[in-house]
Amino acid sequence: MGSEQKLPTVIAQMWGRKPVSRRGPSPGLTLGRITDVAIEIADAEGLAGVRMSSVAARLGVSTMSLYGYVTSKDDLLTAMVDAAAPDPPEPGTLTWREYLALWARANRDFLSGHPWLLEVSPLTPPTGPRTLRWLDRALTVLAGAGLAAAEAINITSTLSAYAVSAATLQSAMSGTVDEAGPEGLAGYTALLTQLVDASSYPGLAAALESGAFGAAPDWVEEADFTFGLTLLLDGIEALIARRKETEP
Amino acid sequence: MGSEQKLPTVIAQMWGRKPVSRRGPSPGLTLGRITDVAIEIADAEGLAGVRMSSVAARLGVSTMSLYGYVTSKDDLLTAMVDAAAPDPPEPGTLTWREYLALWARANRDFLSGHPWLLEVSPLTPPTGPRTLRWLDRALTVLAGAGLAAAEAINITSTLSAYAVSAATLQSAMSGTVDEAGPEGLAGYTALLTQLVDASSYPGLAAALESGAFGAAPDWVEEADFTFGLTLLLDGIEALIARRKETEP
DNA sequence: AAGATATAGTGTATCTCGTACGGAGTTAGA
DNA sequence: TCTAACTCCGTACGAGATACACTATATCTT
Repeated sequence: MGSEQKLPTVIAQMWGRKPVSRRGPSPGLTLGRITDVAIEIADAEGLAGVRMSSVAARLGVSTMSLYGYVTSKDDLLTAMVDAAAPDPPEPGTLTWREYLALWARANRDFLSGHPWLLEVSPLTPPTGPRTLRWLDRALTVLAGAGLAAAEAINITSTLSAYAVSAATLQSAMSGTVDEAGPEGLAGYTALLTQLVDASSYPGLAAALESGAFGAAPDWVEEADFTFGLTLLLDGIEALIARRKETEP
Repeated sequence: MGSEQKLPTVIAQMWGRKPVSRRGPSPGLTLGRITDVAIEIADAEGLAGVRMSSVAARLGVSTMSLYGYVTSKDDLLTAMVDAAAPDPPEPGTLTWREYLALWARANRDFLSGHPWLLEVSPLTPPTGPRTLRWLDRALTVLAGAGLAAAEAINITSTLSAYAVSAATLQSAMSGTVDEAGPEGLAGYTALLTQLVDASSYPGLAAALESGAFGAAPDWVEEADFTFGLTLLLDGIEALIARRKETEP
């Protein structure tokens, strides 16, 4: 078949497809070690802390030696995203609905645990072994529920978008009080209160007045997440019912 | 009530709240002119083309004079995002469902029209007059349908995430054949075919085999969008029905 | 063994950008 | 007229990514 395309370098590396050569000194590092360290830095200092130099320093090598493992910093980021993804939950004996709920929640949770992921194009199609496993699990479960592959793909990406949206909100609203103040939910509410007048923004003004933007402790956020998720799953359930009807 | 917080500079500027002073020469530029030019550049060359120097050059001023209007490049980006948003569709006599469908589609369309928006934290809460108008319209319509403000907010952010997700997919999949090839849907499919084996990724392998990733002309993408949107709207409809039931 | 050759790691040099700083010209109010 | 507030600009600095050339090393070939 010979349809072997040359894989982009990072991708080959993420999948452990290095053209293992025997000549010369053996590599002192692994892409895995590099991404691990980079992830540690990103978790601790944010994405801005991840510099080729800082990563190299923590590994005890020179900056330039990293370029033996990645072709650019972008490559490193791509590899980090995949490496940061945990294993997806196991379907076990769960129903499709239970599993997808679990999947979406776990998805959001690991995004929340690594907020910098949200800054690295969080919605682009997955290409690494770990992120693809997430996709695979969801597709498998949905196929088992009787949906066509195209439908399953669509649903998965919608759920994933929902998880990203929730994680982003969460991260934006829990804003650490860094600089000039108006970060976080309280600051946001104050901001809107100042800017929004009822004649131009009737809907917003009403929402502000009703306190819907009010302080949201963790459990409320959790309730919000469940609320939207239920909406989505209801829609999916309706679709599955329709499909079952058509061809039982 | 004197609770006047000092607004962050960009935000004040976006809302036209400059402490108009009379001394000195009058400004030769406007934040609006600056963002317009910056948006032109971003549309033409991508976000990377937007440099303080390139923007200034196109305006015929020195790089540093921009700092009289924005306090940093980040500020400029924030202002660009708001300026790039068109007016949201008018509710007119549409039902809530028709309107939200229109809203989501229009949302996705303007993101697709300015792909660089997807690189600038597309899911953070809106702070500009234009993006807030989008939020306002959706809230108004949902309130009219009988939902509580908190519910409406949640729904809006989910719909918005869906639009972002669709735009991102579209932009990733229509990948201009730039560099080393494997961009776009065809490339992505080829990539997966090479990487995915049926034992580790059964769901993906099946989807690939069924051709669900196959070439998707525009109309198919449109159908996909409608498909997922229907899912969401169905969920919302069920919720509204429940609410109506409870307190008619 | 003795090359020959491919590879890993490093130091230095660039290049691109954002932005701090200080100065010069400008206009309205005192 | 003097001065304060302000706009705009030129220059300088510094951060950070990466190209390049070089050295050291380990394996393969003869």
